[in-house]
Amino acid sequence: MSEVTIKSIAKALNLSPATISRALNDSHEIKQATKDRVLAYAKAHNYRPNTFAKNLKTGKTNLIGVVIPFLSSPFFLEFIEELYKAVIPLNYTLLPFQTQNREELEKEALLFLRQQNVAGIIISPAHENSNVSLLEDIHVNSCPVILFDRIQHGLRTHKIGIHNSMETYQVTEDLLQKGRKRIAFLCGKDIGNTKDRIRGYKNALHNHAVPFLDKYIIYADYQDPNQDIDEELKTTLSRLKEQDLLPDAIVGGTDTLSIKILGILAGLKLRVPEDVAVIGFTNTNLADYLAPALSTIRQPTQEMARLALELLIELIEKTSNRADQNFKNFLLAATTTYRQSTPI
Amino acid sequence: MSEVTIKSIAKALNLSPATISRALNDSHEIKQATKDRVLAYAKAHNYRPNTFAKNLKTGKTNLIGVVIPFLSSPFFLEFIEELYKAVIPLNYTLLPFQTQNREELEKEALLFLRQQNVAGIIISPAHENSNVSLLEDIHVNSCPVILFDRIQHGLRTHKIGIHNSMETYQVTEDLLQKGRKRIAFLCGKDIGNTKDRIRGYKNALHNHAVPFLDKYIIYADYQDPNQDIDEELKTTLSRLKEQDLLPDAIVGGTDTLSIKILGILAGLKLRVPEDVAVIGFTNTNLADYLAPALSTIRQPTQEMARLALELLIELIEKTSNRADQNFKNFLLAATTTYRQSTPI
DNA sequence: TTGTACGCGTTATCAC
DNA sequence: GTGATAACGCGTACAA
Repeated sequence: MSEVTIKSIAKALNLSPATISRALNDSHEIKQATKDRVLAYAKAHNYRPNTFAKNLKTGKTNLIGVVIPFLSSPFFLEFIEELYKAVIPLNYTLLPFQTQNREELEKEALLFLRQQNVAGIIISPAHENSNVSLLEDIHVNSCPVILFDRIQHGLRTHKIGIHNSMETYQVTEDLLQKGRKRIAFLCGKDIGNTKDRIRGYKNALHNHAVPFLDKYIIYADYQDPNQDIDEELKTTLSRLKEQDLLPDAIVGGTDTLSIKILGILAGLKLRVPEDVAVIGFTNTNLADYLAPALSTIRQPTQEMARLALELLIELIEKTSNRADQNFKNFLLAATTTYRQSTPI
Repeated sequence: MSEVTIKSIAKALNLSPATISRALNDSHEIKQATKDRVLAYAKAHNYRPNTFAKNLKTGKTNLIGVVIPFLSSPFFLEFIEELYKAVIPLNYTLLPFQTQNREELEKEALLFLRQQNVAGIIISPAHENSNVSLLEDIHVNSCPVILFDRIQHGLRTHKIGIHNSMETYQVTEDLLQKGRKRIAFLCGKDIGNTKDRIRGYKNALHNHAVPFLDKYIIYADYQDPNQDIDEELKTTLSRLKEQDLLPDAIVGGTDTLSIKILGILAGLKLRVPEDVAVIGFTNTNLADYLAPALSTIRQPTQEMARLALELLIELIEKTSNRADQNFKNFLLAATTTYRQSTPI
């Protein structure tokens, strides 16, 4: 890579490599004149420090690993974008990885990150108990790890998420108060967050004396590329209609599904919100451009990203033992916005 | 980072470090028995080679830098996702960076990537002549660079894109043949591709003897966060309407705008496609879920990503001089899909 | 088939 | 203030 090194500068300037190194690092024990000479030469000859040598010597990097399930989910994309912004002034560099919700891919990513000697890791794990011991090992022995979003996970560290059950409780209750009684919940396959979200939904029904129907929990495996979710959802809804059980409201439990459902309802000639009200978790900026404009529950990605980074850096700088420390759960508030897809 | 090193293994097994190194690298000059011993010990003690020492020694990495304007644009997101998939079996690792279309950020990213000693770089530059000399320097002296998407750029290397003018010519002609005469073109601020896209649009008008109107090139700076594009576009369209110049068709020149325009037209109570037909460049999977379903021109991201990677790796493995070599332009075919937003 | 010795570029610990 | 020198962990020419 670089041709001009500390050594070559030393030779050229008739100084020792040690002096060059110190000058370049602005050490106080080098006199200004020498510093100037060195810096000038370095700049003129386009000196670029060798990261590998430096890391080899110091054992430190300013890399931050980010491990998420998907980039294609609006929430994670937004989160990453916020991280990118927040990281610049702090002079850290991001190494983002996707797991596709697969523990194996997650493991590879984590091993790679450890090998890159990253300063810290921010992760939304593939599932509740994926790579727990590896993460534990990394967190205790290599570098601090922060959890976000999917915080139902065994690792003992700071966790940043939202109060899922509370959010779904709230929107379900709102729908009930608008007179909707047949509220369905649409969700992906058992991720930790889903459970909590369903719990809030059920509690709201319960507290309003509306019977819970198994059929109204609609699962769709939107990760399986072989599965045609659109068709599947269409069939499910058609069948419910035949049984005279068509929901009059749907709560979307995940980013992807929340967006899709509108198109699917349109395909079934169902009017939103007249026939079916729709609201869903999603962080898409497109909510306003959908027809009808989609009511959404948005996670505070910016806050989450900044907090994650802040906590991580605190742990990075603190050298104390991470095995036994007081870690906290941070549950931030989501923002529910009612648009045309729900009755106002 | 790692505690167990080649040295420590050597000591433990009463062998020399060199033997360990060779055994770990499966050298043919080490007998199987020794290899087995070493590998077994390494595995048992969870040996992890130090990337930095290795890189320092070999001067090589298997990192591939990817530099794009935005992650939040469906096209680039799709492209990156394809790269992620394609890169796994090849045992390379991606380092993605965003430039926000800003040359300065692009420069930082490039400098960082060079410092990381990446094996190669795939880039869609911030603009036509951004960092040309730096890229040239990197390409010639450090590692191969491949251009994609925004291929109107001075760097002499392989370039992968689509035939922009041809694609817009085609859709404009299609609209004309459906009887639309007042076709507007919606675009971001002067990126290379935009020029070509406008050219195709103009040529189609010309060949069909439809006069070109300056007013029908509608610019919107969707990158400027301070600007409310929605309001801006609304005003522009309203004004055209007042002048009795409301377009009867709009061609969207960029991902972001193509999606937004539907919501804006709805806000103006204009019917799509009856009043205004809409078609646009965009790689979003949501086209079908918009109302009406959006007609789109999709770039072949998968093909582009795979080709970019293939060409890059070819250059990486070929050690020949990259200053004077035969580089090619690859213009792949986009896929136009007509949906409800255009008359069929 | 294995060992010795050296160097990659940097920083840190001494000495002067 | 500055200079030797060693060391980080690894790969490899050369020797044995």
